[in-house]
Amino acid sequence: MSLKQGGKADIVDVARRAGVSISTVSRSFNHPNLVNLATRKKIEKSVKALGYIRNRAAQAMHGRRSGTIGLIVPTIDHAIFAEVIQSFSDAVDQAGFTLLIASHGFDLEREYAVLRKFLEHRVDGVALIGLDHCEPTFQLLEQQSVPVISIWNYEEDSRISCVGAANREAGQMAAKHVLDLGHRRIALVFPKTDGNDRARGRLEGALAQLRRQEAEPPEAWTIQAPYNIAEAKEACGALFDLPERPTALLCGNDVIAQGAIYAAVQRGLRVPEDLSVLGIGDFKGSKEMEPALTTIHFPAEEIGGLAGREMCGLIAQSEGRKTMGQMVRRKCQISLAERATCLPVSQSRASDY
Amino acid sequence: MSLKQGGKADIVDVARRAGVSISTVSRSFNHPNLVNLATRKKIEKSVKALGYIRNRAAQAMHGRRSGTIGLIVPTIDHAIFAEVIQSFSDAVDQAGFTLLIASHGFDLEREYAVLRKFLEHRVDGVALIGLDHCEPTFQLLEQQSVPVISIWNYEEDSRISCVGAANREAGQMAAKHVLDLGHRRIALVFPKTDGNDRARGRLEGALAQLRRQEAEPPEAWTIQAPYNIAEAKEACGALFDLPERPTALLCGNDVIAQGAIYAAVQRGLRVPEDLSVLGIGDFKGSKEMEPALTTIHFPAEEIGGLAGREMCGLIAQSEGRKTMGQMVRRKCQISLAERATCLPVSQSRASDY
DNA sequence: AATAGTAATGCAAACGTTTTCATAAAATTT
DNA sequence: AAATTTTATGAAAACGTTTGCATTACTATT
Repeated sequence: MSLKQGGKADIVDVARRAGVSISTVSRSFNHPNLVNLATRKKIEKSVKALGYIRNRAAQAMHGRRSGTIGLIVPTIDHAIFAEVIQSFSDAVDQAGFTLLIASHGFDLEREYAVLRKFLEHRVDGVALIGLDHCEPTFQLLEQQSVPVISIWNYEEDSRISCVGAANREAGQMAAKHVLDLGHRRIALVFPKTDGNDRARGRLEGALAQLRRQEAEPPEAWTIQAPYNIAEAKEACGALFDLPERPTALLCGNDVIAQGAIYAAVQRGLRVPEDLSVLGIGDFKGSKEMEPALTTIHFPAEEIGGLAGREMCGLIAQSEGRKTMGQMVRRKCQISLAERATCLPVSQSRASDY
Repeated sequence: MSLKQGGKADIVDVARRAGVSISTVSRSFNHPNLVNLATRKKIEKSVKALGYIRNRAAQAMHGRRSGTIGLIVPTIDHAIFAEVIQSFSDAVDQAGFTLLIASHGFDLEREYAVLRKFLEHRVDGVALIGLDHCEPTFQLLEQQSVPVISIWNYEEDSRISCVGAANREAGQMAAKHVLDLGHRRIALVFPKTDGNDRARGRLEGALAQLRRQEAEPPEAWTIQAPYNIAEAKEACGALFDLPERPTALLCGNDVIAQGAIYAAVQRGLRVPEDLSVLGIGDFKGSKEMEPALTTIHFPAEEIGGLAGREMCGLIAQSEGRKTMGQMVRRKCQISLAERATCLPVSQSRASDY
């Protein structure tokens, strides 16, 4: 074992041991076809013997790509982001990129700070969640003209490239479904909407639809819940304890819906007989719940994977030329997943009221 | 706006514009106290005007740390890992590090490949999940003498530093609980155990305890389920359809437990009256379920955070000196979270058998 | 056999920083 | 007022690669 101590062998050591110049070693990695097979073998042997590992930091200095992509999410620890992160990661991995991840906890100032940090590392591209970002973030992105993509929300006039679904439509679709089932006493439970265009779009879409059919909920029936089962359960519990109870509950996402159902069960309310519950998102496991959750299906995996691939495309495109690459916008289809937590108001016990 | 086109300003541009040498500029970033306040102001102005962003790749070349930590997980998209990733990320973020993440899909060969990739990026440290890794992985780690930490499983004679809980104990604790409740007809549903020391430890611990009290389950009652609600539900469903049914179900983790409960509900079995179900892990949301899941509590957040801090410590320690840093081992306490899904066998309907 | 290509390699100049050493100017001590 | 210390700066040599250009040794063409 003539492994260098500390594993700090560099290309010079490899070259010396193989009896060739460093240019040849470098070439044998980057353009193997330009170097003689026999030489390549020698180099390979030398690499093995020394335990040499290439230094991408040094490569990156030559204007070459760093081979990294930065992904900034509000939080990693939520079913929905975890799924999207996973598929995004798989996609960029496949293209040979390494993923840098950071979360900002729904704080757009921190998002900016993280972006800066990523740029210091010379990421080849940046992916963000949603289209709500602060002005400095947009400016930095433009100024550095780094390939960027927004995941999860689709807007036809987005300021940056995006891959996602139309959250407004989702809200509307959800509202329409419960309205179609005959419900008029409908409550809304949504996450905070500032700095969160996904939630805001959904809420606005739902509200617009309800208004159109004159079923806008009273103030007390429009409540806010964090993205978190425990608190959602509590918030919904409080709602159920009100003297007047809705016949249907529209939830901003499936986690809230799950919390709502638990809160209902806790109070002896039956879903869907006493209360119809509709989620948005179709998280992993929503289909398996008992009763299975009726929800608006978002193709999370598809969105993440597509975003990853588009990201790589954007990077390839920006290769060499400093011209700001093309803008790309991809809309992924959502759909109603009718399952077991919604019932026509006529069939529900609540119609006795 | 005299921003350089393409945002490609470098330290030389900054120096020129500020009318100082590059050494001074560099110093004003790294040792601000060594440079005159007025000069610093000038530089700062120049930086702003040019939109300059430091290049860490170039810094890293000077033997300085890259400021990155690599985290390799089996998968991002599981409640438990998401939680641990989040808290680990927060911890290292706080210390100024940037996180590289990759998943290997429970394939230890891929884990090795990812590790190599990370080392090419000159991460300052590496974190892995669990203590099961392939030999080349261990060798590479040793040879490169890069600070490394294993998360999630604790073993007093681990080959690398670790922060986690004793999974064997967890299994034992779980088994003991159902045995204490008087159950003897106990079934086991666990994930695949190869390359997964967490699951293996739990299973072995449970089995050992059952054997000790002569309640080892028959072959048909020891089933395997992937870490995935849908399939867990299906696998457990098949178990319930067997002619002989257990009175208690020991699940390898909370997701499987949840799947099991859904499968039970689907068949009209009541939990815990007809069947006691015990999980392991205490995932987010397990407490809120109806009925609330009895499980073995793992302090995921604590483990992730502690691991992150220890990782930073290991890195600080390895600073400069090439001597392999100290090994660190931290054991986090687990505990039984008695909730609503287990009943003494005497009170269960199944005791009619 | 002379010439033109082609294949394989090496030399040296980049790349964007940090840091050591040297130096000049200013502040302090004698 | 000279000598010493301190403070602030710059020049230049690293760091570990890649790559354009030059060189040499073959191979194919006439």
